[in-house]
Amino acid sequence: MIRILLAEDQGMVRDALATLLDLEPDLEVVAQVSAGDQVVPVALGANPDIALLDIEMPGLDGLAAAAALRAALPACRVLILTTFGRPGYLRRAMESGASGFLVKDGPVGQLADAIRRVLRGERVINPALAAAALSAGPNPLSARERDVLAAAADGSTVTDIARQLHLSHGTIRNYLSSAIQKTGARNRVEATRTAHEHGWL
Amino acid sequence: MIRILLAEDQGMVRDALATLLDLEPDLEVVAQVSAGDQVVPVALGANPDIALLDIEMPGLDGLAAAAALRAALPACRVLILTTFGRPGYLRRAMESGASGFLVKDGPVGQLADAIRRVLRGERVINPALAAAALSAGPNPLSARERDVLAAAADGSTVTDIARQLHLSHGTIRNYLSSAIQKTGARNRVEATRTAHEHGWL
DNA sequence: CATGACATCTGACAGTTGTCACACGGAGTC
DNA sequence: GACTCCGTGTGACAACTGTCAGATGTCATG
Repeated sequence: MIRILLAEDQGMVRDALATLLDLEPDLEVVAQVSAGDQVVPVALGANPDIALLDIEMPGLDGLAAAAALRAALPACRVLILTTFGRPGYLRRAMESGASGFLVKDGPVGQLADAIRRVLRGERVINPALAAAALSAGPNPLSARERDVLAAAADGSTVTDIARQLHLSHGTIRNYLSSAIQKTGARNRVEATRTAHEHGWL
Repeated sequence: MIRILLAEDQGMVRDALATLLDLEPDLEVVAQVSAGDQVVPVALGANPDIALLDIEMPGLDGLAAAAALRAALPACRVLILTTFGRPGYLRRAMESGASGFLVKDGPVGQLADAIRRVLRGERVINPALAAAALSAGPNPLSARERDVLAAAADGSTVTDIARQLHLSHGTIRNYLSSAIQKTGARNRVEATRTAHEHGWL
């Protein structure tokens, strides 16, 4: 019996996936959580063989939760399940120690299949996505540029961001400027968009 | 037998919901689509009793698809199914002739229940959401302000938007300015955010 | 130890954005 | 008919933004 922890914030989707996985004779959903920061505490109690983690979750995102889970429970495999097949997501997932990366696109059977393959020790990755992630190259943004761009995403002004990160006004403008150029954008809004699309944030 | 059309862009979610609904003895998913603009053509062939429409879909969004479906097939009820319980969405859903509005939050049983109730002629709406929609008041943005704000959302400059909408530079700035003030924001990015959060776009 | 990448800062310049006052015509309302 | 709201436009001003050249310091790598 494969013991599964399922982390997904949309209740109806979580419920539906759990029900269908439970219908499989060799699979058993032993825990369900709706936020990233519940993953580790619940996993410590339920001791699953594999954790299915959505990336877009409140609290901690699925990638950060994956890293925390690998540290806390190394025996538990991680399968990332996401709406968006962004190359940067895949890269970060692998760096966080995930064993598989599945886009919520195909049929449900694909999911059960991926779980079994991961438990046999295989790595499950969409080949097209892997190629895209490799050909896209690494994240061009420096750590600070990411911070600043992320802080700018909600419409904050330069002065807001400067206060928030304890940096000078001019420094923020410089980071934004270089982030804009590295993303090939014309302004911070476009830069934020393309960075998100590539999974660089 | 209740005949259902299911429109949802995430393949795995669509597949899971369809499978679970088909397990109910009185429900039957007769058609599945993954984009808003397929709803009407497929419905004309499948002749469903009710259409379950996700809002966030490529092509035509679920709300626009609902209006089109009501016009093309008045006998078919519409149940809107969405991730986001935004007051403006609910308002627009009702204006588009939907019979119900369900947030993808509760268990799957809620969905089957809602379908049966809609088919009995009831209107299914989350009471808390309905209260929020009523107390929030109507959309404060004029049609043109919405157009301009939507065009600005992707990082377009004033000049871009002016070309795109065939308006003068100054007019765009005026609309943006009033949209910013009506939303209580400090710039177009914040304005876009709050407008989205309220479902005004 | 020289080189380069990164983090941090300043000051200056040009361009964009947000605001305001004002104008005109059309549609709807009291 | 006066009033108001909407759509459209202009011109001006202040604030914000994006770019550039330069400066300093740290750290890793060859």
